[in-house]
Amino acid sequence: MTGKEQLATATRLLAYDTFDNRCPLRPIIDQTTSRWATLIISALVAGPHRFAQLHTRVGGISQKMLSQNLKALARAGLVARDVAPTNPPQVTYTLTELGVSLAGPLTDLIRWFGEHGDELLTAQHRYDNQQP
Amino acid sequence: MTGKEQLATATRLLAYDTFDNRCPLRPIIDQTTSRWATLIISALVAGPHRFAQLHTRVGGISQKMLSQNLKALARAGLVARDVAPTNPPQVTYTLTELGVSLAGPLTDLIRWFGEHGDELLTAQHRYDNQQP
DNA sequence: CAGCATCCGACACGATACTG
DNA sequence: CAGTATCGTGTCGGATGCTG
Repeated sequence: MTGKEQLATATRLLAYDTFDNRCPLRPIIDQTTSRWATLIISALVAGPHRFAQLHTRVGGISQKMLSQNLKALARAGLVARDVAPTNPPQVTYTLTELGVSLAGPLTDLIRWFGEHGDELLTAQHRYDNQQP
Repeated sequence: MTGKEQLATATRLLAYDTFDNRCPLRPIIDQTTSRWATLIISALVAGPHRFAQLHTRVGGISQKMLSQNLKALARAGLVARDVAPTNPPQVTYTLTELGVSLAGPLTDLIRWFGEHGDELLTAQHRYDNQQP
């Protein structure tokens, strides 16, 4: 075992410290919890989607952001991109097993926002009126 | 009951549709699940913190971002800002009841990333080597 | 249909300096 | 100690137009 490998093993045993700014997971977390990625993953929980389906389902997203986020999610191994060799080509996006396992905690979080939306909005309103 | 109020009630009964781009919760969700806010909330789960404590705890955050995020979290009613009238003044940040209830799903999500960090990183590595 | 390329404005963010 | 003010850069993200 080389010194490099030993270091890698030791680091892995320490698990990941998200509070450390050198944590390699941070870019992935940022991307995956970003505005659009959360919605895309939530949408895919219902089943496989085509590009256009996602575009209409996720309200307000641009093609650019959709394609960009799908690429990032595929890179992280959360979404599978399947191309059917038809004409015109049909591309289907599906959650991988890893993606499905992420969808659990993620939809729980989104559900929380739905359940406490009123409290959040009234709190904001109160705050804004309190400080003119 | 006016027509406006009826509409408001109906809308509320439908709950919030996060997929609708007019969903008023979106800005709050974006802010709260943002890079720094997630870490700040996670840090505050351990108990009240002073400004400087948070600054050292959340690695890599600048004073500006910390103050900005704390203000947004206070606005959403997730964090309480308490000032002790001493000299120099001591400011303490604490999760509100609402904040604590959010911390549950949120830390679950972060924990998921910690547990599946290896899979995410190897998936990225594979993806990058596959497409030169 | 499923995108990529390009331009461009708007913030997000960090670094630095300053205040009560 | 706990911020605010200012500046500069980088990236986010939308609009538009084009491809196979």
